Amino acid sequence: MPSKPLLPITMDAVYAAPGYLFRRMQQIAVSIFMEECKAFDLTPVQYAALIAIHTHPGIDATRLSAVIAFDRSTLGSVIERLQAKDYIERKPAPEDKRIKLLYLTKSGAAILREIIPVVERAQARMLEPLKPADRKALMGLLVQLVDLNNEASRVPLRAEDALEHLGKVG
Amino acid sequence: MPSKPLLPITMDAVYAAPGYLFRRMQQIAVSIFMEECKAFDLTPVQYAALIAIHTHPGIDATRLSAVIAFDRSTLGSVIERLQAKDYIERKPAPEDKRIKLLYLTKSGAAILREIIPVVERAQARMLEPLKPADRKALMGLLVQLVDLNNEASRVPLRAEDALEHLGKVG
DNA sequence: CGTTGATTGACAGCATACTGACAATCTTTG
DNA sequence: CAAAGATTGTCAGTATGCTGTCAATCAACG
Repeated sequence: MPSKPLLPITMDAVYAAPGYLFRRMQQIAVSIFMEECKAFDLTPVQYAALIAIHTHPGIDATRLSAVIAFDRSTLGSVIERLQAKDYIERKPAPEDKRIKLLYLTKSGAAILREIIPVVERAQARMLEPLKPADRKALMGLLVQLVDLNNEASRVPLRAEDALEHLGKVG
Repeated sequence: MPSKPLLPITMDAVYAAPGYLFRRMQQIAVSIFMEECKAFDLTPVQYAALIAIHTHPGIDATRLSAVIAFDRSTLGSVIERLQAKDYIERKPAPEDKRIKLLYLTKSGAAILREIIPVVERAQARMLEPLKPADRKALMGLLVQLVDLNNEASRVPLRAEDALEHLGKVG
């Protein structure tokens, strides 16, 4: 007969825990992204930052962090790397000496044009093992959950902030 | 009239992309875990490692990495930190001088006993915004997707490996 | 038995993530 | 206008996560 366990926990409980599954899925997603994009020397985070700078030219680092919900400290080094690769450039803001405005370079726009279809393929691959209806269901639930948990994260998404550099709209 | 966009991409496309949602959800999950467990000085990864060492006493680092699907290199420092906190101890394997066997200390078992219910609460909080039926649906789909994508990750889960230190069963 | 190949733990290096702190700068207020 | 408060970018410190390499050791094979 099996002895009474000292602690009421099994690995199966870990494998079924939301936190564990989210971590695992994130690792898988990054792995697939990097594999598809290995010709490009761009990480998922750098890709998201490039897109956001493209759709919001002249945005500053703090607002960028709110728009893609990435940590402000981390974003500093991400920006540095993108600048080192000549995909973006930073210009001082004339009316505020603290701020540096971010712009896509020609090189950055070119790499984006090339990589976008590749990323689409990577995104599709992540969900490929599921039936189409299940893919939709999963994405729907995830969008809901991420949105409803927005304030629980250290860096909540603030998509509206993206427009502030074009003139106050609040 | 709006001009034709240079690149066919919007932030909304990013916000709806699987990879972005998985990253976001992972960040939220870690944030909730750390908030609930702030009295304990244990990270999600360290928690998972402790559980695995508890359920597989005498496991070695390489097998541990397969059992929780964490990177072998990263796990080295995780183990070091757990050892520094006196939650685990390492003993050389008599029959293989390369291997160091991992065991929970009394201290480690005690902290686990205390933190398990707190972690359960954290896990529940992650899904709380969803209706109960939706929570089940999401977890079901995620379990499927993670399992079907197992080989796509750099460190696939190999739960069976956990038993090898007790004698070959393959 | 000796060479080859595989395994283990360790390390270096890069890239997120987060915490907390800081100087420079801007805004608000008295 | 001057003082107080908020914002911006940056940095130090800690903790994953991955790639690649390495020496020590073990296993397999001739």
